[in-house]
Amino acid sequence: MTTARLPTVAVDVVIFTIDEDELKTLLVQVKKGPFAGRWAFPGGLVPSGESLDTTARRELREKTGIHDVYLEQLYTFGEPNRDPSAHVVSVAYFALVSRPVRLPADDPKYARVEWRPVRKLPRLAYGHNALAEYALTRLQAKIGYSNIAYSLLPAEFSLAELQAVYEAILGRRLDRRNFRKRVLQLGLVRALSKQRRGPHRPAALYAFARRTPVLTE
Amino acid sequence: MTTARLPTVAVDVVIFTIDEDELKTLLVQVKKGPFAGRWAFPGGLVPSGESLDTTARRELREKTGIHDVYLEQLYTFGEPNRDPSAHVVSVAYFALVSRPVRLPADDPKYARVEWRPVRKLPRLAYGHNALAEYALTRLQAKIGYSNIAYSLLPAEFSLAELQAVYEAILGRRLDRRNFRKRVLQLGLVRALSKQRRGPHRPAALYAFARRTPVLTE
DNA sequence: GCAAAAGTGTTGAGATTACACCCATGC
DNA sequence: GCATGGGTGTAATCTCAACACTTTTGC
Repeated sequence: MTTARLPTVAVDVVIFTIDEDELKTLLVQVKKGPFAGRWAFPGGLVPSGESLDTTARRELREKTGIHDVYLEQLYTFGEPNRDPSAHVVSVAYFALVSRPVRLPADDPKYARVEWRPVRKLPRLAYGHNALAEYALTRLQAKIGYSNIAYSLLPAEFSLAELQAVYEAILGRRLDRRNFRKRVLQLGLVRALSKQRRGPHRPAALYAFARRTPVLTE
Repeated sequence: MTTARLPTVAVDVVIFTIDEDELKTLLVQVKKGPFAGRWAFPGGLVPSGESLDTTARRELREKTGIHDVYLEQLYTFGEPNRDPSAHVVSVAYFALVSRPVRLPADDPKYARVEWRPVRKLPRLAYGHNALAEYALTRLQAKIGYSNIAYSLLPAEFSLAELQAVYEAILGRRLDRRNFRKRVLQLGLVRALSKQRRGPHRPAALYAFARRTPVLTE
């Protein structure tokens, strides 16, 4: 690790999913360098000629195997001391994946890879705790005026499941009647003429009206 | 200009001011390279060891001589083809200055420097038109839920002057009574016991309650 | 006294919140 | 038949937008 004449550019991705009604993020355990043993969000250097979004998607594919996810740029952190070994300018992204995918058994780059509740993170490497806060705040705001929750759910779902996603993200309970009124009135979802059968009264199934990002107000 | 093995990092700053009730931005005319003769927003490379905010403030000081401004990071553009001569990752900022400062007669780096209405920009170098749109959208949203307009006004001002700033940014007229009610009720400004005398009825003067960034809701 | 900008409240519509009971199913 | 989650409407409150006349000054 030598100090370059100019900063290098990296992309770091906060990957969210909902697992057991809890909002979790994917952490990797750093193998080498001054932060060896500490956890962080996955990331990697941006090679010349590759766009930032492409690097982020590649990182995501390598870590989770998933390609079709929601991805949004968050903020760029450029303080020179976050990584003591070099000045790395880190472009942060957040991503939403619909389920906690099976993780590759051994990644050559990281000691371990785990899904961890975003509200109980340890002290992270590279000042990534600030990044986690930033990502959560943005996500909480954005589900309020967009349809991006579609990327956290399968094609068909009950309104109770949709509400559980919102509650996991916001960290508080919502009123069921107001919630249903809202998402239907906004045209966020459309009813399928299907039901899910379970141990209790069957739930009507719904699908998102659009599975591409749309702002709703 | 050689193609580096890794992208370099630059900061570009959209500097806004209000001049003659119009929202303007500072443009520089590029002297060299493939975009010679075209206009762009001022910017510069980030040296190793300097934070992005510091680079942005330095750029601002060099171009306008002003230090005490509002500065906020906007977005990072990383498409490799924006500058055909090298892959430059550009971290965009926007800044607000209270008046169109006198510009240095000759900058070694730029052919000319001018304040231009943000809604009548020419085709800019480095894909900067997208940046202008992005900055304006953010600014319009942000004056709605923060006090950052303080940085576009002197210490004392009339409510009509404050309203003119909001109208210049939003590009539409506002209702005077609703506007006054709003800013007073939010505690955004406080009345001074002073008046400005002019050709007509004197206007009561106000000051911002706080001259540091605060979100109002 | 007249031209020009400053100052001032009320009303209606729409949006948001709070809240409680019946329904359909599996066991 | 009972336990469990699914499904539904209304009333009160708050927020936001629309709107017109009087006041104060310089000339």
